[in-house]
Amino acid sequence: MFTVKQLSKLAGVTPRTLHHYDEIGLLKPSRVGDNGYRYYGEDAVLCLQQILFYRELDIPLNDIKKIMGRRDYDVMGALQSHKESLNKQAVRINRLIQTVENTIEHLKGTKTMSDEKLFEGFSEEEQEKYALEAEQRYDPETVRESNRKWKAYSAAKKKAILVESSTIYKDMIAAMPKGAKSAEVQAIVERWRAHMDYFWTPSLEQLLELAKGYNDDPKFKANFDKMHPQLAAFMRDAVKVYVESKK
Amino acid sequence: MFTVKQLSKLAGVTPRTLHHYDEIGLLKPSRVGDNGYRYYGEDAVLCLQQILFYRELDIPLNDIKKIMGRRDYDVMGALQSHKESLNKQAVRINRLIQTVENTIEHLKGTKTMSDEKLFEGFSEEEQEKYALEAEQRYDPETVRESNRKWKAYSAAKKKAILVESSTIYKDMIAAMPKGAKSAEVQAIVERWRAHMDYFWTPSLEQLLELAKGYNDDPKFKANFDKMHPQLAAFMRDAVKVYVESKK
DNA sequence: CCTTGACATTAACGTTACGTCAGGGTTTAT
DNA sequence: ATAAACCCTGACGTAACGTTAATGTCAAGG
Repeated sequence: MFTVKQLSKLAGVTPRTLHHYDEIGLLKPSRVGDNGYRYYGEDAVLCLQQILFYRELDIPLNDIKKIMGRRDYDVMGALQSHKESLNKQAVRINRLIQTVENTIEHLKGTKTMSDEKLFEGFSEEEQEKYALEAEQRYDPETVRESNRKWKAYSAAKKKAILVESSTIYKDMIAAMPKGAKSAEVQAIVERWRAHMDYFWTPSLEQLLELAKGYNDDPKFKANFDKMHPQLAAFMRDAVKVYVESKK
Repeated sequence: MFTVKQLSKLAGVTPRTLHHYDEIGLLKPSRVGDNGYRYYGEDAVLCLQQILFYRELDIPLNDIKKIMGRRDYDVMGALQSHKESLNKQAVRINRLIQTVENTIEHLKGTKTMSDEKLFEGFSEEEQEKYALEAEQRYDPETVRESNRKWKAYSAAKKKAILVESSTIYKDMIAAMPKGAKSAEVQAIVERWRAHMDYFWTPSLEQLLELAKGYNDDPKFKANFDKMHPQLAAFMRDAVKVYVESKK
């Protein structure tokens, strides 16, 4: 039997947390003394550990109560939908990061890449040529669709998109030392994936194909090499890790 | 001049939000009529738009007030540090998604470990390294003895032993919902104890030490985590119950 | 002029998961 | 016996509004 303090140390929470869990009926003490003291037994310890596990997943206490309360509760379903919400959050946060970065870039203002440099590797004509080649390398319809989408953007929007992509690659280069499997790099891959939405929405397989293409297509490769000689290869590896972790 | 409703529609917020911003001094109406009505002018509209921009980045209203309050405030710095925090969140969420997915997989039970995966964490060389570390963690003579015994087995026998252990752990995972004190789990602990005989015959105290080691030794912990994120912790608890029931 | 409906106001509680006192008993050790 | 250390039960504070509730104001039509 443990007192609040003892159990709290054991589990790494504060006594207040235990009080709270008692209050909301999430974890009742095994026994309550005549003096009103709470006493917790082995089973309570295990139960608490379960609770803390779910809590770490950002599952609200109310849901945890449901999950652990009835034994016929659909735990799988709860986890599935929770995963959905986590995914949405991930996508959202990645967008936010992009926006913040764009804003920072914008504030820097003076130090912005000149338009020429930015468009250097992506002039309209070159874009056309790329497109033709890409049609043979990838699915023609997809490429055409992607091109249509790109052309529909305003000049300002185009620039913003290019700035965004350059930011992503810059961050990727900075994160390369962490390794392709690192959480940082994987987070950047997420951003990259979200960024692709400006052109089209690739499946996981296509995402990998695309990253491979960065290495195999000499034109693309050249543009990546300008930024960092290992970037293209690193991207391919990082995306591979990403894709495998998702399926 | 706009009234609350007009401005709220214009900006896509509720009147309550404007009330709130007035309350906390984030956005005061340009003028207040004798009837107490709030009236907002052009400048207020622009200001609100700025506020909503920052708000979308998940920046707390209090910080927004600071950012917009003094014109000498370090906006860049604020954005930079905010980006850091967003990055941390992104990393964290990705970890959570991983954990949830692992948990779902294990609940499905579909995760039939292939032989490779089974041996993955227990190749001959790695075994050696574990042994060295274990010697410092546990009793050296015991570890050496256990190693001798292991090496004496034929390859087929080794594989059979590993399969058996994986069966035990799989059963254990399946029985986790029953609780560490349940008869099912305690029966599995018995099987686990018997299984240990292939290596050595631990005393009750040593059995407990071993189970604890599964949690404290990062190498071991990693292998258990592969099977189920809570398995190591659960084993420790279950063995504790077992040992206490025996003495 | 009066009614009606749309709009305005302030006040105050609800939400989440506890942190942080405050005031007052209990246990343990000296 | 007395102090340290621990226990308890309130109860307010947090962030950013949502949501009634009770009530006052304005413009338009009968």
